[in-house]
Amino acid sequence: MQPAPLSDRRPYIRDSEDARRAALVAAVLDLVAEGGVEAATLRAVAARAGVTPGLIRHYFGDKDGLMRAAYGQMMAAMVNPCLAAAEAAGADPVARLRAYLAAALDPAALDGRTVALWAAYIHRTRQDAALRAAHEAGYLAFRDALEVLIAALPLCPLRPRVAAIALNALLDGLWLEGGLLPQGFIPGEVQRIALTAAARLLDVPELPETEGPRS
Amino acid sequence: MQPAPLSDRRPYIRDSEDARRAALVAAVLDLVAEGGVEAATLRAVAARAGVTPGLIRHYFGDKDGLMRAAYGQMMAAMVNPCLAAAEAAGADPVARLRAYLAAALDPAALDGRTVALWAAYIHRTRQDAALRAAHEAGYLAFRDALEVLIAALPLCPLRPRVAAIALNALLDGLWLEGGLLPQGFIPGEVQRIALTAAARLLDVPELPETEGPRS
DNA sequence: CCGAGAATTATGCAGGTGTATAATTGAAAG
DNA sequence: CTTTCAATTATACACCTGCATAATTCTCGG
Repeated sequence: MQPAPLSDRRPYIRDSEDARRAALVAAVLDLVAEGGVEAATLRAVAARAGVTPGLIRHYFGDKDGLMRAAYGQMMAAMVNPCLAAAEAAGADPVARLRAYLAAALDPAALDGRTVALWAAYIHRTRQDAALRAAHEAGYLAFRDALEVLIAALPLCPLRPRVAAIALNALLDGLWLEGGLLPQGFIPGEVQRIALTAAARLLDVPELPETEGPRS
Repeated sequence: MQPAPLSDRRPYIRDSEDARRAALVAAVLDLVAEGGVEAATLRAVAARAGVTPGLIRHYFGDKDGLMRAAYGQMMAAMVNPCLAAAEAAGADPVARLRAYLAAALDPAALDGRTVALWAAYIHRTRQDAALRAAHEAGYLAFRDALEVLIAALPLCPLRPRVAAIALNALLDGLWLEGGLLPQGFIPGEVQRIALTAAARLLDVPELPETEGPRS
């Protein structure tokens, strides 16, 4: 009889496929945000998800599969809250637009990690057709929603498409700057600037008004 | 006497330090634009520069040294043309601002390679102190120049700092969208949108006017 | 023509990467 | 309590990475 090495193999508990996929995707996004794509090695991802690298192959086939899944989740996490905020703001077009803008520049979404995460994927977006499709879909969904909100305004000095492109660009830029130079702005300043600028762009002076007393 | 292997060593010609450094930096930027930071390995960079990897160590010490040098050159290439364009536009404040905006969104600077190159560095910018300093310097130089141009306008409905931040964000966003979704715009549309939006933001209706006949 | 020194190349190394495949184990079903 | 099969781990491999050091070769001054 062999000495029975008592199995120094790591013990484990089984989990549902969904939970494992979610844990692995979350690990990827964490690592990419912290250390760029180069930090998201299969071994590092597996370790952070509390798993061994073989599981990644089991669930995603290959590293590209994992990265694609992670990208999809990232885009959804960036776009959906804005759509939901507008929906929750009621029927008044101005209030809806205000909620959308505020959600897009929400301080929680405005940290450098998110920007870094997004930037880390840009290159892959340009080469991998599946990623590019996901990117354009999420992107245009955001811009089209903006265009709908703008078209609902009582009067609009610019063609809705032009206004949507410009306002979307403004949001992107502010999101970038706010995330990359957090100490360059006082809290809430980015949102305030967005509303002020949008008010001038669209000729809607009441846009920046909040319910609180004005300072 | 040994068989004298006739030296299968690669022949080479000496070159100036400046030329070698420039060639290596250019190789880095090319590779990063094409394949992200992960593509800029020492061996790949050396090969593209027509040199062997040892030279990189010789001139830059370390890979980080090389990456820093490349980043500095990239920032300069992005910011300087705009400053020069404004300078070349004469004394009229509106003309100067118009030239600055047009240069920032020049079709040549608006290709996806540049955007990818810039994005690829974002993560490093957040961790490497030297890179972050270079980033902030270039970035604020751009924005401060914009603020000066805006302050020189006859009237300004927004505080110059706010206007500069907003307009800078607009430029960043348009540059991004134009570079990333080139087929989403007709040629020149991005520049036109920038001028139109800036005109509304700053209340300078004559900004979009060009010297040609209006369509 | 020739020596000297720096510019350049070649080689080796320790470690990390993605992937494939085989071995094991957990837990549900009988 | 077994049996069974998928979920999970372990191991091996070929390749690539950045770095260090030693060996060459180009070029310039005498």
